[in-house]
Amino acid sequence: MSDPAPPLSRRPGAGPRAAAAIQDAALRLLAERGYTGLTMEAVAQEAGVNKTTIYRWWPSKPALLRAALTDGALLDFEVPDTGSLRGDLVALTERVVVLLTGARTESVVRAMTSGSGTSDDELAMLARDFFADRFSREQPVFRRAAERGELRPGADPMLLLDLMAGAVWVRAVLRRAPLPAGFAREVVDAVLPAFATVPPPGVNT
Amino acid sequence: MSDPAPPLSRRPGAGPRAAAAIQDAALRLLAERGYTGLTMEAVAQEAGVNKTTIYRWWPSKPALLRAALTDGALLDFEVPDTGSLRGDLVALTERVVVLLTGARTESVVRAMTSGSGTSDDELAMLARDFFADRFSREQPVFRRAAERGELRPGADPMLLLDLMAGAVWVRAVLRRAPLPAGFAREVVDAVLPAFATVPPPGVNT
Amino acid sequence: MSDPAPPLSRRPGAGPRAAAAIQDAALRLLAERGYTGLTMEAVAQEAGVNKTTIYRWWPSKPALLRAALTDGALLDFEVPDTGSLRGDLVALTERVVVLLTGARTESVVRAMTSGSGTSDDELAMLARDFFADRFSREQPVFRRAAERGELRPGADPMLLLDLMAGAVWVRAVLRRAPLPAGFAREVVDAVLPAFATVPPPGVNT
Amino acid sequence: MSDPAPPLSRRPGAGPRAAAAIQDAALRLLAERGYTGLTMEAVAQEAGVNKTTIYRWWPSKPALLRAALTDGALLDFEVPDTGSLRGDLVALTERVVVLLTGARTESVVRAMTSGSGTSDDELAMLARDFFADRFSREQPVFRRAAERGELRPGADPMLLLDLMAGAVWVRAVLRRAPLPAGFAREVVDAVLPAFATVPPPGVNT
DNA sequence: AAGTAACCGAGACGGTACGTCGAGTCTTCGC
DNA sequence: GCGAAGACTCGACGTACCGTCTCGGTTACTT
Repeated sequence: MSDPAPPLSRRPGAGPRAAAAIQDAALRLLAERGYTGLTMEAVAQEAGVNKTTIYRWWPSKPALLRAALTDGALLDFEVPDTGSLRGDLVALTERVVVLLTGARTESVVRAMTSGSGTSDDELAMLARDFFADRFSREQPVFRRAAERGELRPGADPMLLLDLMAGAVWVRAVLRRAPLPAGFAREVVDAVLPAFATVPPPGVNT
Repeated sequence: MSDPAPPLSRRPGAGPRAAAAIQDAALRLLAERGYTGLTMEAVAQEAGVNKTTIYRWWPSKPALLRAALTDGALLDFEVPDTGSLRGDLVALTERVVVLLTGARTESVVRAMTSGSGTSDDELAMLARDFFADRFSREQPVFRRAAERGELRPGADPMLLLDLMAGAVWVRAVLRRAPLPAGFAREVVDAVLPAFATVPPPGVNT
Repeated sequence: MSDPAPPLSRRPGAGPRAAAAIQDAALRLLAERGYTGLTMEAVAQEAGVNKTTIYRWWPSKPALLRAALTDGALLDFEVPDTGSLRGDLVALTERVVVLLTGARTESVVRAMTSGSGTSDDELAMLARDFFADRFSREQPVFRRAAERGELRPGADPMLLLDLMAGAVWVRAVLRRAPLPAGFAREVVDAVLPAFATVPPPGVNT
Repeated sequence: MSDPAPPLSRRPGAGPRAAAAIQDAALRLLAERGYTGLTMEAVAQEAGVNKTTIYRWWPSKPALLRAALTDGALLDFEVPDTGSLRGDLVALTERVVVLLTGARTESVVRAMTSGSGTSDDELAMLARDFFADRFSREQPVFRRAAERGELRPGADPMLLLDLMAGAVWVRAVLRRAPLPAGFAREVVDAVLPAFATVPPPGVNT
C-alpha cells in the first residue's frame, strides 16, 4: 500500500503545447483499438505531433494514459444529494452504469483495469487510485444518511459500495450481459436491507 | 452475443505432442509476467518448441491462453452443498476469494479480463464464457434452496451472484484492498436479506 | 597489431538469401551518398529486404560494408607480369590509379578509409587488411624482379609500394587534383632509380 | 576545382564570445571520439554553450570543424631552411610524420579526410585547401634548391611532395604500420635520385 | 548615462535514423 | 508427407542527434 489517495487532479503547468491534442488522440485511439492496440506512433500521428514530443513528457504508454485520464473530464462525476440514502445510492449506481456502458468510457475503463504488468503496474495503480478517489468523494452520501439516521449502526459503507459497483462491473464488463433498465434500483434494493435502518416508506416496487 | 455457452472442456485429440509443456509454459509465464509481458517467443523457448509449432495449433496468443485455461484444471471448482442456502453462498463466495487472491490464479484471472477493449476479443469471450459456465454450474445451489423454500419467490439468482462475485472482484482486483477474514460471510449476509425467505440465524450482528 | 593478414575472402555459407541484393545496395548507396549518408534503412529498402534481416547477419554498418567489399569483386585486381620490374610497377600503379579514380570504386575506397571511430574501427581495420592483402599479392612482382636481378640488394619493396601508392593517393584522394595521363609512369620513374639495379634499356621516355 | 587556394587564416572579428571554448571542445571531442562520434550537442554541452549559439555561427558540423582547424594552430608548420635540398626535404617529411602520428593531430587529420564521398563535401574541401596551402608554403624550399642548382631541370616539385607525403600517409594512416626512426630520411633518399642533380652524399647505403 | 541593437540561454519542436523486440508467415528440410 | 526448424516481413518500440524556432534576458556599443 502506498500513499492513501493521490489527488487525481491535473498539474496545470506540465505538458507540451499540444498536450490536449495528444491526450485526446490517446483516449480516442484507446476507445477505438483497445489498450494493446494503442500505439504511441498512432497517437503521435493522430495528434499531429512527433513521437519524440510525447516521450519528452510521458515516459510510457500507461503514464500518458494516466495523465490523459487524470487531466480529462472523462471520469468526473457529480455526487448526488437526493435527500434519501436510497435515492443517493440509486444515483451513484446509475453513474457506475453509465460509466461502464457509455460509448466513450467503457473501453477506457476496461483498459484502465487491464493491469498489464505483474502487479505494480502504473495503470493498475491508476485504477486503485481512481476507486479510492471515487470512494472518498462519495463519503458525504453516507455522512448525510447517518445524520438522517438512515444508516444502520456499524454498517460498512465501503462494503456497500463494493457490492453495488461490483454487481454492475461483473454484469457489464465481465459477463457482458445486458443491463436491464432499472438495474441500478434492483441492485440497491438488494443490498439496502442489510445496511439501512428502516425500509424507507414506499420502497418495494 | 455469440453461442450461449461453449463447452469450456478440452478437445482431447487436438494439439501437438508438446501441448502440455506449451500450455504449462504459457500459464507459468502469464503468472510471472502478466498478459502483455507474455510472449509467444518466450513460451516457445520455455517449452523447448519452435514458435511455428505453437502457431500451427493456436492462431494467436489469446487462443493459446484460452486453450491453456480451458484444458487446465486451474479454473475448476466444486459446487458446494452444505444443506443451507447461506452455507452454500458463503462457500461459493469463498471460492471466488480463493480464485482472485490465490498466487497462481490471480494474475491468470486478471489477464483473462484484460480484454483489449474492442468487443470481439477472444480473451473477453473467454471471460464471458467462463462466467456463464460457472453460473450454470452453480444453478443447483439455487434449485436446492428453492426446494428447501429458502429462496424468496421472484428472487433473481443471477443478481445475487453478481453482487457477491462483484464485491470480491472490486475489492481484490480493482481496489487491491486486503480481504479480511470472513469477508465472504460479510458479503453473503449483506445480500441475503433481500433474497432469502427467512433471515438466517445470527445475521444481524 | 593483430593478425598479420586476414584472408579477405568470402565465407560462402554465411548470409541471408538476399545477401547479394543487400550488399549491392550498400555499395551503390555508398557510392551515391558517401559513408555517413549511407543508412541501413535505405539499404534495406533498396534491397527489398527488412531492416531486421540485415541486422540479423551484420551487426553494424561497417560490418556490412566490410562484408560487401570482401565478398564483392570490386577490390579484386590482377597481379601483372610484364617481364620487367618497371613494366610491372607501372601496371601496379596504373591499377591504383584506376581504383582511386574509377566511378564505382573511388567513393568506396574513400569511405573505407574514413576511419570513423576512435582508432580501432572496423572499417579502418578493413583498410589495413586490404592493404596488407594487396601487398602480399604483389610480392611475386618483386620475387621475379629479384630473380631477374633487377632489384637492388637491400631494397625495400614495401617502401617502394608505399611511395607509389601514396603519390597516387595524395594526388587523387587528398588533393583531388587531376591525374595526368602517364602519371603512373612518372611515379615509377621517380622511385625506380633508388630501387633498381640498372635503368632498364630505353627507359627514359 | 574551385578557388585556387583559400587563405586558411582566421577572420578575427567573427564568432561568438565563447568561440574559443567551442572550438576547443570540438577539437577535443574530435580527438576523443572521431568524426562521426563528434556531436554538436556534446560540443555545446562541453563548451557550456547552447546549441543554438553554435548554429548561429556555423551552419554545420564540418563548417565548425573547418573553422576550428583553421583558427587553431594545430596544423601550422614551419618551412625548413637547412641549406640543402635533402635536408629541407627530410625536415618536411619529418613534419608530415609528426602531423600524422602526433597524439593530438592524428585523429584530426584522419577526420579531416573523412570526406563523405560525394565530391562537394566541406571537409573534403578543407583537406584540399589544406594541402594546397601547405604546398604553396613549401615552394621556397624548391626555389632555393633551384637557385643552388640542386634541382634537376624539369623536375616536378609537386610530384616530389606527393611521393614523400604519400609514403608517410599510406604507412601511418592507411596501413597503420609503425614508422621506423629515420623513415623520413629513407623516403627522401628513395625519391631524391630522380629529382636532384647530384646524388646527395651518403645516399647509396 | 541611457538607449538600442546584437547576442545569448533555455528549451521545445519536427524530423530521420538508430538498433531491438515480438508477432505472425513462408520456405525448407528431415524423419 | 507431416511436422519441426529457421529465416523472413512487418510494425512498433524507445533513443539519439539533427537543425530550427521562439522567447525573454543580457551584453556592450553608441550617442
